[in-house]
Amino acid sequence: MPKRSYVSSVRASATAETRERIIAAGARLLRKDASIANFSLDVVAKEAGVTRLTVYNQFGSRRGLLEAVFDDIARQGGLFELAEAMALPDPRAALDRVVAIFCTFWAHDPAIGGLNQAIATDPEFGTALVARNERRRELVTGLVTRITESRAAKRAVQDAVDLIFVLTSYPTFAALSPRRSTEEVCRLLQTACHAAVDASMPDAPAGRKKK
Amino acid sequence: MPKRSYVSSVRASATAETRERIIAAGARLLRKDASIANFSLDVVAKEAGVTRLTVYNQFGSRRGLLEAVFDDIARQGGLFELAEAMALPDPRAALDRVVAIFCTFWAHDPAIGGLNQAIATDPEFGTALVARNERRRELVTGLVTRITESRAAKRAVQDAVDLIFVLTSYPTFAALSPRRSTEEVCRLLQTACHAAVDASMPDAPAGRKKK
DNA sequence: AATTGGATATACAATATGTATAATCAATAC
DNA sequence: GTATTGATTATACATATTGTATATCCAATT
Repeated sequence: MPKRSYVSSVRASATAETRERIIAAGARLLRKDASIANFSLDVVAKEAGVTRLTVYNQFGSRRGLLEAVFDDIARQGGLFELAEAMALPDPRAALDRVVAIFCTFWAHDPAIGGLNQAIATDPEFGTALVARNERRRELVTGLVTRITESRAAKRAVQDAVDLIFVLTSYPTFAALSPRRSTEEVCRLLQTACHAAVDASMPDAPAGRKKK
Repeated sequence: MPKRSYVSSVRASATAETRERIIAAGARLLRKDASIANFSLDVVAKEAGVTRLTVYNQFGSRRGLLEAVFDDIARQGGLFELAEAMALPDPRAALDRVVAIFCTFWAHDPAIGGLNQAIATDPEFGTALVARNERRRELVTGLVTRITESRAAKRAVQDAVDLIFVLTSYPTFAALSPRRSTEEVCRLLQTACHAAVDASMPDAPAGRKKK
């Protein structure tokens, strides 16, 4: 416990800048070969122009750095638009919008691919990502419930929700992404999500025409 | 170069048994927590009752062991049934059959989950798995082509193929698997694949009723 | 001028993959 | 029976990585 302590000013901004430089270096490294294989704190530190010890000083551990990188990427990914999408009166239009938002999100920074792989080496980081994905599932559950109202069985709703959850996941986007623009992937997934919803309703499954 | 060499008999079967014991130990370890995180050659060797050096003797490297484990699991996974499924005269029935075969395959050994994660730490092992997955894509391409004949645009066929490829992948199965029996996942995916095919055909998209 | 706090330098521990060399020991050949 | 072969083991070493500990440097602040 220090006798006299002092705060902010030049000191705080300097450390904040260091922190951002490390996060940027980590993201750059993940973007480089889209793999977590060569992601070591040593390389990240050199890339950021600091010592490995500084990385531990700022993030505590490898996992801490990965989470910081993810949060930084997520903050710029446009997910804040989800709120207004969910506020749309037409739940089907809202679903289309949500699909589009996530397509944009997965596409906006290639480093996301490397982060998704990190689940393998660090199970606890994996659970952190799973928790964030569960929010998406809640959104989808709400929308499907609104679309089907009470015309579908619980089990059918669950099926539709899980299918749409899979269709809007990163692995699915990554599988469809090569050889397609983000917009093309988006349209493809929107159509597939419509089919998933229609399949859960016993009546009039051919209700919607494209465009 | 040995002056006099000799082959087989007790020697060959003994080494073969050692090899199988190591593979079984590796699979058991992957099955244990369904993660590649704690998969080290040291632990595998102890589990198999041999030295770590023996593992290197038999498989050359960590990757070699992983590939051997995968091949061993694949050999018992029922994929040989794909041949007769593809020989079915009705391509839609064949597609249903292929979906069912892969559902059974992904479900038959939990160690597959750990192996899929290994892509992250070892990119070259990843390319080996990708190559094996591409065979599945070829099967699907053939079936969708037969189903749509020439009534669908190339692009629409490509969309259906890629969607079905995703729907029959391990990540999709793993996402739907908790809280569902293998048969339930299978039916769900078959329905989704039907929708993907129907969406690629401009005419009469409501041709099939379930059962 | 003294102190604070972030960054650095240096060292150490633990775990992992991979390589090298000699030794063990049962199975086989002469 | 004796020598040889080949898989396995024992031991050692090199390298990379995560994580911890301690003392030091230096600019910013009191």
